[in-house]
Amino acid sequence: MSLAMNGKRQHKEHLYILFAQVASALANPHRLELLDLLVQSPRTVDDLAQESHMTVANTSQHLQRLKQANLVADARDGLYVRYQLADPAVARLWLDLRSVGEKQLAEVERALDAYRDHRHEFATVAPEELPILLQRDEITLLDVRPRLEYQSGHIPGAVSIPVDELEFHLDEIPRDKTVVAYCRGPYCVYADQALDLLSGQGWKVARLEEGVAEWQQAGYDLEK
Amino acid sequence: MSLAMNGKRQHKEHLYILFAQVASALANPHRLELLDLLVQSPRTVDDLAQESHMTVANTSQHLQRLKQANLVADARDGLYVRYQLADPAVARLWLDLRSVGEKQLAEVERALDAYRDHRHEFATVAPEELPILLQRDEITLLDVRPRLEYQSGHIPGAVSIPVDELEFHLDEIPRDKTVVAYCRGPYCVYADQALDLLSGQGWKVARLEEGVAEWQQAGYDLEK
DNA sequence: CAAGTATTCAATGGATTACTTGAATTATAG
DNA sequence: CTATAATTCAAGTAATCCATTGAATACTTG
Repeated sequence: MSLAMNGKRQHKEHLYILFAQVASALANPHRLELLDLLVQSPRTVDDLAQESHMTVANTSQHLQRLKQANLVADARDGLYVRYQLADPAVARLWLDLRSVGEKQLAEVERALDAYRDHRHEFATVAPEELPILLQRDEITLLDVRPRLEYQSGHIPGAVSIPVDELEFHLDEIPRDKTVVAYCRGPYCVYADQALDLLSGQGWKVARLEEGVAEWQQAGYDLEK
Repeated sequence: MSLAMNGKRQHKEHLYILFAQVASALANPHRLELLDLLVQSPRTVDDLAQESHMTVANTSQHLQRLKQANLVADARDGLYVRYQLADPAVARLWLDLRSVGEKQLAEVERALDAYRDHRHEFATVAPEELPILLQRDEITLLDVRPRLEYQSGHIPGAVSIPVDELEFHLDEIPRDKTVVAYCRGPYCVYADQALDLLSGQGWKVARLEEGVAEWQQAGYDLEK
């Protein structure tokens, strides 16, 4: 009996070790940034290296580490290797980690406030209000992420104008409706930049609370 | 503009660093075991040390580490200090980590199979079947965890008989109904031990899939 | 207040692991 | 065969982490 229990105990310990390895793959800021990008859409190593300001070699090695923990998967696409989340559960895990961190670290709260200063200038719209507003045709819903991310999945009814092209496409935006902008998530500044520009030009503007990943996680569908 | 962006970028990096710290608090098998125990019920340092087979000093230090990441909280209770999860979101995080690990590491699957050998001897009951079976009075639902954990929250309708007292309380169990046993979760062996004993004595038995934490996470209530 | 118990602290030693970079290598498309 | 993308390798530095120990602190009970 005690032998059997020891056997069980060893298996149990083995499992904890494996789960700890997954956690330790998450325990690096660069890798979390990579994951955060991959939640938005699959990307090549080169893309990821640029967006995260790392060398390609370094990016590649961090990706290997994530792959080893089965958090991401890779697929060759011509000259490029395209990385993506290995499973939707990974997105959930990342959102949970973030929400635990946000909720509980007072330190984060302060950092977040500093980071969000800008945001509080704008009114916000809750996800559950969106369908109603769209149906009544009272707003223009604007996805200001890079077009690649829009294509890989966006909120139904949204129009894609990446933030850096926005100033050249102002004439496409109805002047009589409020513009509701969104981007990746709570730490994404694209929407704030866009709303800055638009409100300076006289539009009524608001920001969608949260972003695409949270929208999806809340059980709403994305459009492709 | 580029200055502003740098500022933003720094804040963003700071956040990733903080989240990585939470992850690294999770990146140790002993701490995960402690968390797993705390998901069941609050416990004293001494309890935790015994159950995880560590020295008290070592246990205490791991708990400090978890506390620093705001994953657990402590409260003095007479002579003892009682630790508990800092927030229900922590339970969710742990379950997600586990499910990502299980789903994705082939290695875990194998370890799990070895660990579960025993279990496959018994029929299982899915959580959603439970209410019906209980209402029809077709089963006896048995919580075989230590009484402390039962008291801190159990599935409605369950009877508490800790596994090590079971042999002395056989006469309390109706012989004409199937016994459905459950314990902490998928890695807990108490239920298997109990069913071993009972089926040897002629009872019809089955095991509840999963355990208390998963039950609660699935949105069902616990009784106190 | 004194004794006893529970918990934490501080310091050690040692091992281990982690991260980054630049150069060499592999893989693919044209 | 050449150019580009990605991975691997080697190397070095840094950093972290962990278990143990013995002592100190905090608390409760009598």
